[in-house]
Amino acid sequence: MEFKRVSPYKFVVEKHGNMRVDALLISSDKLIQYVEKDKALEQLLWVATLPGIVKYSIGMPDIHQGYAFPIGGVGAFFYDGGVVSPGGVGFDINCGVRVIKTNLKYDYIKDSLEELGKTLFKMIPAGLGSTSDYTFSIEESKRAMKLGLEWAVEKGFAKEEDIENIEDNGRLEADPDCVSRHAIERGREEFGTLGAGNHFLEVDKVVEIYDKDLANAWGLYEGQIVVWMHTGSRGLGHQIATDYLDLMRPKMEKFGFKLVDRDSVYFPIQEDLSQRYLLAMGSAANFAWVNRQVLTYFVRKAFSKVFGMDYEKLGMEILYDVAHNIAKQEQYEVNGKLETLLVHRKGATRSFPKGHPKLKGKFKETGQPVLLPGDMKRGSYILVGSEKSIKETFGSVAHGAGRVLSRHQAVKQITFEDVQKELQREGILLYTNDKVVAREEAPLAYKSIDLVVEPIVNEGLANLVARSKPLIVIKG
DNA sequence: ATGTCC
Repeated sequence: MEFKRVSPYKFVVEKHGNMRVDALLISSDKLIQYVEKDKALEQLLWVATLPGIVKYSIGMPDIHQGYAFPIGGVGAFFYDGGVVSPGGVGFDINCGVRVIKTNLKYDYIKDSLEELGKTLFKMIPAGLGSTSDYTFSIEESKRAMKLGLEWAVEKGFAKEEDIENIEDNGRLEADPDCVSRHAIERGREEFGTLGAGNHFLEVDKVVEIYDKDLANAWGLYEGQIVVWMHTGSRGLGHQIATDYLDLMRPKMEKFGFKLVDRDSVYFPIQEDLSQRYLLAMGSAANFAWVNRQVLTYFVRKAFSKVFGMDYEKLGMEILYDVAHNIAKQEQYEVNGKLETLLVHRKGATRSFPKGHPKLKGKFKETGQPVLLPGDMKRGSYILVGSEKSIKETFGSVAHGAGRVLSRHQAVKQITFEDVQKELQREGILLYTNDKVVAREEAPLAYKSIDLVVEPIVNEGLANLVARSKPLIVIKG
C-alpha cells in the first residue's frame, strides 16, 4: 500500500476503491513497518469506506489490529448520514486510564514497597473473572450506570472533588433500560475489579518533568509517588457490545450495508437502535468510571493502612481519568462550518487543549492531561492536549505502547522467570494471579512508549509534561 | 478485552 508522507510524522493513503475519504496515519519511519504488515491497515482503509465519515480515517502511532476498527483508530461521522459502530468503540467500553497523585516521595516509601505491594495485591480484585466484595442489586447497579461518579459520591467511594478530575465528570448520557438483564447481571459483581490482559495497577515514581509550569499547576514533581490504573467496564461492556452487534447485524442489509467480517457492524446514527446503543454505551462508560473509582477507594485504603494516615493527608487526589474506548458527540469545524459529529475513539485518547468548551475548572486553563501508559518496565508519559489535535485528529492521540509480539509469540519466547528477572534488575515488584498473563504482558512484548510519543509530540498533537517509572506492578 | 464459543 502506498503511504504518501505529508509531513515528518504524517502519512496519507489517498482514497481509492470504495473509500469515501483518505486515511491519515500518525507514525514514523520506525513504526510504519509494523502497520504495513498488519491487518490494521486494511481496517484503517475500511473505516474510510463508511457512510458519513468526515475528512479521513485516522490511525495513531500505536495502531494495531482490532475487531472491525483498528485499535489506535479514530473515525468521526456526521449525525446526518453517518453511522455508529460498536466495533469502533471496542468491546471494553470506556477502557481507560486514571492517575492518582500522592504527596509521598520515593525516599519516604522505599522501605515500605513490599508491604505496600502486598497490601494492594490483597485488596485489588485482579484477573479473569475477578469479582468484588461490593456487589449490588440489579436496581442499584442500574443507578450506578445512570449516574456514574455521582453514584460513587453518594455511596462513599468518591468525594465531591473527584468528579472535576475525570473526563466528562465521570458521567455520559445513559439509559440502563437499554442494557440487557444479562449484561447488568455480569456487571453487578464487577464493581472495583481490575480484570486481566493489559489491565494493570501500578505505583510509579515521577522521574522527569518536561513542563515545570504545567507540572506545578497539576501538582506533579520529580520523585513523587503516583498510582496508575488501566481498566474498563469488564464483562458488562463486553456483553453490551456483543448484544448490540447481534441486534444490528441482521438489520444492516436493509440500508445496503455489507459486512466484511463478523464484527464490522455499523448502523445509521439516527436509527432508534443506534440511539439505544449509544445510551447503553453511556451506561457502560459510567460503570467503567465507577469501577475505576471503587478501585481508587481500595488504593486510598491500602495507602492509609500502610502509612497510618488518612488518604487526604497523603494527598491522594485524582490527577485525571481518560476514556480511550468511546464514541462522543463533539463539535468541529468542517469546511468552515461548525458541525456536530460522532467521534469514535478506539484505543485513542482525547487531547483537548486549554480553552476547549468541554473542559472545566483548572483544565480549562491548562488543557487536559493525556495519560499514555507504556509497558511495566519502561514507564509512562503524562502529556497535555493541544489545539493542533483539534484541527488535525478530532482532538485525539494514541493510547499506549501497543504490542510488538502477539500474546502467543510472547508466551512462546518468554518465561515467567524471564519477566521476574527483568523487573528485579530494575527493582520493580510484580504481583500477579496469572503467570501466563505476565508473560503475555512482558516488557519485550511491547513497543517502546518513546516511539509512540515521538510522532505525537513532534506533530504537536499533545505536549510532554512528565514521565514516571514503575515500582510496583499488579496484573490480572 | 471477555465467565478466552451456550
